[in-house]
Amino acid sequence: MKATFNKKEKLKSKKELDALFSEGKSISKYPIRLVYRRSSFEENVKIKTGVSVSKRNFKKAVERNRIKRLLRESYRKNKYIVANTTHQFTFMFLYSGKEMPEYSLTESKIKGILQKFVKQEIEPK
RNA sequence: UCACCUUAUCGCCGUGUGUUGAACUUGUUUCAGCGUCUUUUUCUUUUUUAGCUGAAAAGUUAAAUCAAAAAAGAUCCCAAAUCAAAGUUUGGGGCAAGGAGGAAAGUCCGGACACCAUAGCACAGUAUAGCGGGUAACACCCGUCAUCCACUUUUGGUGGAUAGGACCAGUGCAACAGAAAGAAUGUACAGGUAAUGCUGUAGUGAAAUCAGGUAAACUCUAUGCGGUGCAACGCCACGUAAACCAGCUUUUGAGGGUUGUGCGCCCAAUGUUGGAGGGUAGGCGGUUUGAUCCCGAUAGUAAUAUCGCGACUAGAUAGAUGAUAAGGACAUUCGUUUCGACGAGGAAACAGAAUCCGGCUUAUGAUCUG
Repeated sequence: MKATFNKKEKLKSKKELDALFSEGKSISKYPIRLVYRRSSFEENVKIKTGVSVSKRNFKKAVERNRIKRLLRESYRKNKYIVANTTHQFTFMFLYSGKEMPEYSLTESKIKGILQKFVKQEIEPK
C-alpha cells in the first residue's frame, strides 16, 4: 500500500474524539502514547488518526508544529504494519515528553507501538 | 537591505487542465478555427559575454537570451450520478504552475466590514494637545518653531529629547528663609494722618500687595469617542415538543433590563394565525483583487498624492506549507603556506498565517551606509 496520509485518514470529528478519550484503550512507549478505539465511519479507510502535543510542555507554536509533523511522518511511513485490520479504528498519538525529539526516536517508538497494537488487537482473532 | 541554496526519495494543501463553430451515422461521436503549453527550425531584432579590427566612436564573428514566423506534438485517462439531447456535476489517477513572516508575536492604538434602540438624547466619563501638512483613520508619519542636552571648526552647524493648549474664570498646593507666600499679621528707620502698615526704604526669598510659580493638581478650552467582534453575519441540509420569532386580539403599566444618573427604549400573560428554534463547533458563502505590489512620469523640501504600463502573490479549520539523505555557500576556528590559496573541523537567530489592512512595541541573525 502507498504511504499516504490525506484528509480522509485524519481524525477530525469532535464526536469521535470525545468517544476516543472517554472509552479508548492506550499503549505507551515513553515519550509517545497511543490511544485507540474500535469505531465505524463512512469513509472508505481503515484507521483515522490524529496527533497531539501538550501546550503545557511546549509553549511555542513552532515547536508543537515540528513535533506533530514528526509524529505524522513516522505514522505515515509505518502504517503498513496495521494495514490489514478487519475493523475500523480511531487513533490518537500523544507526545508527553518535554524535550524536542529526533525523527529516528519517534519513528522507532511508533513502530514499536504499532507492532504491540497488532499483537493485542488483530492476531488473537 | 536580506532572512541559506541545490539534488534525490517519500508525503501534505488548495488551484488549473480551455473556448468558439460545424457535420450527421445522434454517439458522451467526428472535424475545423482560436487560445495555452512543449520541442525543433528559420530569420531579423533586444540585451549580455567572449574574440578580432580600430586611437576612439564603432564595426564584425560566435554563443546565450528576448521577440516574431513556420512545422510537429499535447490540451488527457477511469468511474459514478443526472439527462430527450447539448451537456452538467462529483470522485479517483496523470500532468502543470503555486504554497508562512519581518516581525506571521504582543493585542497597545487606528480603520474597513458585520450585527444589535439593551444602538437614541443630555449630563457624567474618557482620549488627544506648539504650529502647518499627509492619511480611510490614528496616540502614526513628514516639515517646522520653541525649550533642554551633547558634540563642534563657536553666536553658526550637526545629532538627540520633549505628557511643549490655558494659572487675568474659579479652587487647591509650595522645602528653606521670612512677620507674612492672601485672608492674617508686623521688626528697624524715614515720611504722612484726626487715627490706622497709610506710604517708602532696609531685611528674607526665585517671587512680597494693580504680584508670581505649579494644570504626569482639580479645572477650563478645542477636537474625537455607542457596544460587541468573522466563533461577526447570511444561506443550505437533517428535523420537530408545551421551548423560540413575527402579526392580530384582550388586560395591566406594578416590577425588571440598559457601563453610572435622568429621559427614552425594550421586556409580560391569554387566545389565534404564520414561520421555523435548539443541537450536529454539519456544509457553503463571508475568504482573499486589495486604502495591493513592481517600474516609470508629474506635483511637493518631505510624508504623500495623481496618472500610465505590467503582475495576481498561502487560504488551512485537531489546523497544509513537511520528513529523510547527500552536497554546496556565508560567518568563524585550527593547521600548512610560494600570501594566490589549500586541507580539516563546523554552529544555523527570533520564530508559524487563521477576516483583512495602516501603525506602534517587543524578540532576533547578518550586511551596507552615516
